Amino acid sequence: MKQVRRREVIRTGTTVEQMVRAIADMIVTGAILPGEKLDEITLASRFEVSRTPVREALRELGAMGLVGREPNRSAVVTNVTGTYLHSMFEAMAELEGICARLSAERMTVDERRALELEHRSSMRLVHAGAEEDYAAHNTEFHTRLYRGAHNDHVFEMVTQTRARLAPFRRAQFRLPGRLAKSYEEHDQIVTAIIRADAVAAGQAAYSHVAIVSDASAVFAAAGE
Amino acid sequence: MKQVRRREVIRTGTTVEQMVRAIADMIVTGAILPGEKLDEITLASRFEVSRTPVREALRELGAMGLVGREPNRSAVVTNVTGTYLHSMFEAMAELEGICARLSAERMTVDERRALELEHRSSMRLVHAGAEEDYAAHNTEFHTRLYRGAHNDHVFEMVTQTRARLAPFRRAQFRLPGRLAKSYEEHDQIVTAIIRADAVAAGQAAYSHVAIVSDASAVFAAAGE
DNA sequence: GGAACGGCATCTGTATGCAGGTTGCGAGTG
DNA sequence: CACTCGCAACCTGCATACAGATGCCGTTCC
Repeated sequence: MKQVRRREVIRTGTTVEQMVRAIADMIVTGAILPGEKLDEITLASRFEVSRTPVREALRELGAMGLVGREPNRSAVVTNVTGTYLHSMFEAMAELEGICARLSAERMTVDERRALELEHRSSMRLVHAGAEEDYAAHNTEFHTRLYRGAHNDHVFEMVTQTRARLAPFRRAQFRLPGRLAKSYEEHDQIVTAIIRADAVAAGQAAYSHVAIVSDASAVFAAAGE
Repeated sequence: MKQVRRREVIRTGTTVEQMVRAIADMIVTGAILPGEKLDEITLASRFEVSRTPVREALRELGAMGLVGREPNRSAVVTNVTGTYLHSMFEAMAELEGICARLSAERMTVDERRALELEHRSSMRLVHAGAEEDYAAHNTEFHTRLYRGAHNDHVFEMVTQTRARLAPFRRAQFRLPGRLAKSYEEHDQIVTAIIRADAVAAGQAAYSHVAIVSDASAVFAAAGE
């Protein structure tokens, strides 16, 4: 019974959580198109599990808003393109602004120092043009902002939103000159936070993400 | 097999959606206390269904953040007290501020008119001291704000946060003079939005919710 | 007497079978 | 030729059975 066709089988392990992430990725990356039906049996055979865990995964995806569900109908991929995607980028900018503003007010001395260190250490990555490494630094940098706000619920929202946007931001640092520009914008945020200038920090963070969103929107619309 | 004890049986009908709502209600009304375990078999017998739909309901509740789930452990009601509760109120104020600000910029003429009408029509409820009706109006008023922002993701976040805070705000309008004060604050928000004054609208909405949060925090700490 | 190990009870995770509903195709009729 | 009605295949929703994991408790050894 393990000798089913090995062609389309997706070997991610068999937990429901992994299936949720795998299907979510397929949706946001466009591997499954909006409006497409997600047949339970087909998914079950693809993941080499029975229908029961597939059903639970689909229900969770429904709660996340990635698929639509109606009684006695197949789950269908919701349309995450266009306006909703745009709304997520805009929301992301707002959330980043909040985090930066609150960080400017609330970060401990140690947190400010750590943020500055993290930031300064990334300069050599810019010069080296190390896109992959800079992306990792970038994640770390923003996570510090989210934590610095000292608000668990905001942290949850911003983390979740960021995760859902991840696939759309993936190739962003490939754009020429983006690394240096990103560093420059980070610098403004850090400076404002060190000065405890909440308004400036919020505005700088908002602009930073808003700019990224434009670039990514273009990228997303262009192809993928 | 239908002759199980008829004592604690909850006769809500058997769809998963109804179970989700029923369990969610029990959690937010305090019928089930935070930290309490939700045993699948017990729930199944209570609702007179098998474990399968119960599992799906629990997974959905987990996605909503109402229950915590770990592998091979019972689902437990999340504890939403203390610092996390405070962070949710603060986040709520921020989100309301965003919605009001964006509403001031983006609401159509019809939306502004409808908001104003809704608001003005509530004055008689204030005079009558009709707490229940005013609460319904209040929900409608805020929902209009959320929609007026014209940002689906923000709408989702604010709606979800509001839902999770609902039980802690329930008795809020019982406080003496709160109705009139609420109306007054709504008035400031509406006026700013009509004038398309984004900054003023945002600040008014933020303050409105922040004040409510204080009152409710006292209430939540006092008893329930 | 206390701590650690092992067995047992219990609960979760998954598979599968069955019933009800929905859809789409085809035959029959106007 | 088109429209309608009916049937059949398929798919979802739920129940039940089974396997694996966890935690508790008693026993045993130090």
